[in-house]
Amino acid sequence: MNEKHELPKTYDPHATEEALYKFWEESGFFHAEIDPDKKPFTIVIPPPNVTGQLHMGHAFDDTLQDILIRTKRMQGYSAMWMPGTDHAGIATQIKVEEELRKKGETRFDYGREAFVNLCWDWKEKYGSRILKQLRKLGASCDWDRLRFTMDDEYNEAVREVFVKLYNKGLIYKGYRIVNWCPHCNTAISDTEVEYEEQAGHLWYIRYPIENSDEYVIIATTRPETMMGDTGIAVHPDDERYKHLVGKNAILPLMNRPIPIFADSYVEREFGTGCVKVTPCHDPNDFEMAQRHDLEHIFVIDQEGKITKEGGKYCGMTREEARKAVVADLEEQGYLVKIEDYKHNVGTCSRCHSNIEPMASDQWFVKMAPLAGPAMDVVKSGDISFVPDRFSKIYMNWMENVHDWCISRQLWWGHRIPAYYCEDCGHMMVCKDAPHACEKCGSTNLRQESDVLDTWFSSALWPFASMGWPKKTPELDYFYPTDVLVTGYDIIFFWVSRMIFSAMEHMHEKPFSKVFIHGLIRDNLGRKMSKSLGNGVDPIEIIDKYGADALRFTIVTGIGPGNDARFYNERVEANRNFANKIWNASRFVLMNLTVEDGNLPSELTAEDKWILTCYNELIKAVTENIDKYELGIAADKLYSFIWDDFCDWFIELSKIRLNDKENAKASENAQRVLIHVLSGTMQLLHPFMPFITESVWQALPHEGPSIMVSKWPEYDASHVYPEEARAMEQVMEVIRSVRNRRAEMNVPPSKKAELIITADQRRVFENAEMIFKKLAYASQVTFTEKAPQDSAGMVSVVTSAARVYMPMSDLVDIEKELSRLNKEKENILNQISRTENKLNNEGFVSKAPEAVVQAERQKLSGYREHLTKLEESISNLR
RNA sequence: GGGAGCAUAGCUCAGCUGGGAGAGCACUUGCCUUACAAGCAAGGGGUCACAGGUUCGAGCCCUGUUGUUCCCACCA
Repeated sequence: MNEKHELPKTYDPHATEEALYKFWEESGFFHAEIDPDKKPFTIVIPPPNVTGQLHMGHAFDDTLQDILIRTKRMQGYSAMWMPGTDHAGIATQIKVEEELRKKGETRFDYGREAFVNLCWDWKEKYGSRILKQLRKLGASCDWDRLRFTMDDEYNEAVREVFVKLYNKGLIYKGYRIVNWCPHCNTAISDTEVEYEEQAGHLWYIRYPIENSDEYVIIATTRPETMMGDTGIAVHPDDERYKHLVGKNAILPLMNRPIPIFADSYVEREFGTGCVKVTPCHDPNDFEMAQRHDLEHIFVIDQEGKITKEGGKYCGMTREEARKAVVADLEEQGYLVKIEDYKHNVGTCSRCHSNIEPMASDQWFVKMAPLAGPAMDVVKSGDISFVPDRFSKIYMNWMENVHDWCISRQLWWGHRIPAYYCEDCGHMMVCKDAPHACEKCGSTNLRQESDVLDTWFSSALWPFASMGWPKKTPELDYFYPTDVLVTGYDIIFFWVSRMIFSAMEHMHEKPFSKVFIHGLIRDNLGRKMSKSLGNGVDPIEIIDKYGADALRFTIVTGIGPGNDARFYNERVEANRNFANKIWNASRFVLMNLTVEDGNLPSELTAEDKWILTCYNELIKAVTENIDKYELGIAADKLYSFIWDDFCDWFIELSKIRLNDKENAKASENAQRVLIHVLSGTMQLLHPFMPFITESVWQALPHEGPSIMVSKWPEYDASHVYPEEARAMEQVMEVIRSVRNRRAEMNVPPSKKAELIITADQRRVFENAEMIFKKLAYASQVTFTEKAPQDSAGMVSVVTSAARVYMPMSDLVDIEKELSRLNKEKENILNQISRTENKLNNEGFVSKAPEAVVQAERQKLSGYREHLTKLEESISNLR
């Protein structure tokens, strides 16, 4: 601590951040114990993909969580932030498969078991990368409790839930149209489909009527599916086609008869009012096929290629087949016309291939019975969203929710615990693999090959991560969790599923608050994405500016739930803020002779002023954080530290610190400096954990670390409204003097005498030294009345005082007069505005007393100001 | 087709339960005033999209309009 006087002039985050984190972690400060004497406060992290890297979205999300958890920890809660990673089925499997592809191999070269082992290897190799990155950010996770969604215990929870839901009839296996991704080669759920508008065509195709010269024309966007057509639908009331219902049409190219039937699903106005029906490759057609018992013909396979049912087109991709079919239709005279047509096409949220709707056997969660309780718990306010508008979005989705397709044709993930008897075909669903078929006794069993949707397991995260289905002390103490923090894009994927899962299995909400934030975009407002290459790597930002600067940037200047653009300039500004703090503390340390920051009994006007501001800050910041207004809290800290503490209080304190005659005064000033700076560092700590710890450690302190220090409390005994107001008046005079000098381009080095006339003379007399230091006064004189010869003086008028500066060489009386008159005009305007208000009976009778009172005070202030101005003007003449 | 958000200084955005608009960057002027030039001091710049309404009082609440972004939705 002896070398503190040689602290570098600029703050260098790299010199400290890593060591501080290590110190925290090794000291066990991140770990939350089950402590009956404390109240728990719990957050579970949205588990990042195990093979992922930290991106801005994580940095945003996790910074918010860390701010909340650090605050609560300091407020005396047993604050537990559960960390973990998600196995991320498709994402991880794709990465491992990509590795194999580089070697010219596929997962089939390895077989299921060996491939899954490769995934585990991958997880071991890269799984800790993102956790290290979280540490760089300063995340105070309880690492002792790290979980993974494919831990043994977690797997058990997943199987438990599956079997339970199956036995209740809430999970079923069914033959349905699902969203099939031909690239990822698996079914995906509705939430994983992203619709995008694509420019396509409407092809009008002539379908001849069997044994007739008649024909119908259908319009389709997907001619390549027509080989799978097994019917034509018209509206039952459509007079144009009524006579054709019951007859057959001949499917062009395939020369196969298909029935024409009536179904009210058909919109008469669209296209020709005739719809070709392809049951296997369109959800609506599938429904109609059910109703009318149509044949199912698969013409597109799992990789998006035409099957042998597609005749000569067999083996072509969807795109190739479309061209070929259209060409043939045209050649054979079936193509009537082509129209340009824009429509929404579903794409895979992971790989952005066009989704192929496909009928297949899949597993589903029946949603209707689960949605009810999940809506009730939000409707009742038991769970609330911040900001509130997201609860509408949630409710809207939940009201219209469809059954959830949970089976995935992957190898990496939780394998569905269903077992088929190879001999009798019987299916058993049970937590542990059965030895024999319960029906025929055969031991020739085969487990379902599909795995579960990743979100099926992460839906259990709040309780499965705490050991459920076992009754653990953790569940007992930390569950339900307090707040879930995530982006609005994850509400459907995860938040909604956690809510209904918890209601079903725990009979209790998973969390009380859902704190929703927006997305971080690039500086042009675009979403950060790999394909655009516009992503900003938070680790690079941390390396360049420090984690504190990044965190502060992320949390300020962002409206609740709104997206935000990321600018390096903003990080730079906050890096400068860190530097400001660094230098302020350097200043305090340079002058340090006392050993503690206990407030002295003797306080000066400026002490009382800063203590008043400081206590109001404590109150405001605490309340803002409580209400999740983190950006507002951060703004207040910023302006208190920079504007109040640095620009004013430190400058003011120099008077006493430099007073060689009065050691006591210097010590008192130091104590106030330490007290306020140290407490401010505590308030700022959740936002900027590293630099606040550095500063706090360097100052006199008690306890091992700021992060486990006690959160400052509002101290009414150190709030001095009167004295604070008096100080503001002094400051107003100083600002006005500086203003006048600046207008006249007087450099600070040129001192001038100040002659001050004020009603509250004592306030200003006490501030003599302050005027000398901050208003560049060579000498300060107090008078009852304006000086006789003030004509050649520069005058400055505030509501509380008149100040004269004898700087006759600089004064142009005419200019001075016109300036004062302009000021007078301003004041007169203010006065009449305020008077009007106060003369308005409605205002006086209906506005709150405090507001009226404030207005009255304003008016008397203006009037005093006016009197002084008028005196100055008459003195000039 | 349904729903939501946004429109405030040159740029990017704050503005909590209605009580005469703020920040960062940019700009102008003057300062190396021994904590900090990543700084200090002073300053310029806004019909808070538009039109109504409620209210003593509206950037904030209500209605409508325009522009814009996003989400949801099975018209081939």
